Amino acid sequence: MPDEIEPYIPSGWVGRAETELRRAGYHSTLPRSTITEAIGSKHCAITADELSQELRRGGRPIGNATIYRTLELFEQLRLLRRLDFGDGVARYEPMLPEGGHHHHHYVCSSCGTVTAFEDEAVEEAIEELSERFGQRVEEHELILRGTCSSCLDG
Amino acid sequence: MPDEIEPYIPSGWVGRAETELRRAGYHSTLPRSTITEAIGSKHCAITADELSQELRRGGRPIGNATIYRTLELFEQLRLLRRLDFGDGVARYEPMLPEGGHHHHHYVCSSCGTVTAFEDEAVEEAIEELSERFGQRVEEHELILRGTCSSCLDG
DNA sequence: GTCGATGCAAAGAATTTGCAGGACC
DNA sequence: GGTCCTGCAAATTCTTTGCATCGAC
Repeated sequence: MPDEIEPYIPSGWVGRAETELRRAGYHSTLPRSTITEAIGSKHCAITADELSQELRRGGRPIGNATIYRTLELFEQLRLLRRLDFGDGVARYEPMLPEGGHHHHHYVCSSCGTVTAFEDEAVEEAIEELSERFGQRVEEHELILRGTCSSCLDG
Repeated sequence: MPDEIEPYIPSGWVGRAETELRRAGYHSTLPRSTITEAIGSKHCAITADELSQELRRGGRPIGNATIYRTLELFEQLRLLRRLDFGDGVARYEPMLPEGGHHHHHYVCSSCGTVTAFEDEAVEEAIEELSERFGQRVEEHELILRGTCSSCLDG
């Protein structure tokens, strides 16, 4: 059985985001730091709306436009990875530096719950394929779908 | 190098769709047949909008609501697979019966072009993972991303 | 002080839904 | 003929944009 992971806590990610932001010539502002912290404390891919609500609950609401703009900026800076599981909402999760551990997602077709996992064998196969591949491959994502255990039991 | 495929022409898919539709107790109507034919003659994943335009060009326009409803119905009947490459539009492609050949997609991060490919080694690795996996896995999708050759040259 | 960043509200795009009329079995 | 299906148009949902104001450097 593959390693079902309590997805990595990207220790250092928050700091790296701050640094990278400045290095790229952008301002380090309160909204951006707030968003960075909120994402850094999360364990799974988060949507713009979840982020917005969490910030509001935490007493530091941030305009939606800013949230979307920040998420997009961070994606461009390769600090966040954007994921789309086909339910019409974009999700974002911290991106680890080149060579860092990679994980993928299992999505329950019934309840929509997303679980992260990692698996060496598949990772190697994809890595190898990427080298054989005729065009330049920079990233890959794998999604497994099925009915999760709790939906089967329930 | 993996088999970059001129994605399968699902011969028989159109007929199967018709049959399956009836078997499941739905009416076989003109709009549904028209859509089925249009999809069956396509070689790659198609969006609702592309489908709509193609039908209009072909002189048999169909209301958007019907297109969306049909695509959703066909997905439920497992005649179509819905794909989402993260650009905010859903794509659909014919789904082959259980055990049929499987393919995946390479998406150019620059121009958005989608190429289909298949690869035995990766397929086996994923298949094997699915069995080891702690929860029931019914489907999987792999997306490779990178800058395609023409974007690199251009 | 300048220029980039924020937030509101309005615009946009993709998809869904309500409903009256039309098509299939 | 009854019921399912269609198509229009309006509604929803997620995301982007315009613009006046505010904050970081």
